[in-house]
Amino acid sequence: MAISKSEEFTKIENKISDWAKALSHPARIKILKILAQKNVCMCGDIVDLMPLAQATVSQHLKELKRVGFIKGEIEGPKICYCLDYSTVTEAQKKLNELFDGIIIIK
Amino acid sequence: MAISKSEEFTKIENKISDWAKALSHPARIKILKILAQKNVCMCGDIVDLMPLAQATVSQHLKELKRVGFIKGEIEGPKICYCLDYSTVTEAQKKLNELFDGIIIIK
DNA sequence: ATCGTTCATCGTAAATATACGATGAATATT
DNA sequence: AATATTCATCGTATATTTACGATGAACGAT
Repeated sequence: MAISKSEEFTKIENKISDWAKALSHPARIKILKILAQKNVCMCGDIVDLMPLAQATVSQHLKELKRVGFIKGEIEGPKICYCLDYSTVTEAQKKLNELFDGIIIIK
Repeated sequence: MAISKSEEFTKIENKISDWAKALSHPARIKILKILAQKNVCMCGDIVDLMPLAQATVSQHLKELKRVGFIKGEIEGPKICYCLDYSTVTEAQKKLNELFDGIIIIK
């Protein structure tokens, strides 16, 4: 947000911070858990489980899609959202590498 | 940011998203790496390694301190910043629990 | 006491995030 | 073709983030 000097940082620093940004709202954490644990994938079903309006949930889904945590498959007038495990796994791995680099050394 | 309905979500959802928010800027990722890997702790030294003005770095340090990732110990006119390993470790653990819950199930 | 160093905070400008109602686009059904 | 359903996007209001220069507070040294 706002005049960010992202060119001044490394690719991995930008990538990790971008993933973290996608996780930086409790609604998006909750959406990821819903998609993983409930047998649910449609936007409307997610809205029913969330304390937010449909438009707001849609915005959060867009942000999760932007970083690749979820994919949306069109099924007629519906869209079935599902987790993209490869991206989620990659994010976990890189975040752990960051944490390990921070914690182990010294 | 902005009219966030944080009461509507669980404590852990808010906590994880708060940690993620602290990691959601490449400058803060870089600061954490600097504190871990370089023999550096003073704000001025960090500023010298960053492509940002002193005031901006100070703001990022404040955000990292807010969530407990770093502590600041006063040494005369200087302040020695250091990582708070217990908080960083806790964040890593909870983030991994989130990821594992998302990835393993299903 | 004065001066220099170090860092936080103030003030400000511009961009982004959050939230919602309203509307629009796409498709399935009748 | 008309209708209903589903979801995205528009428009809008407000809050937060990011960035910087300027200033202030705190301390050590002279």
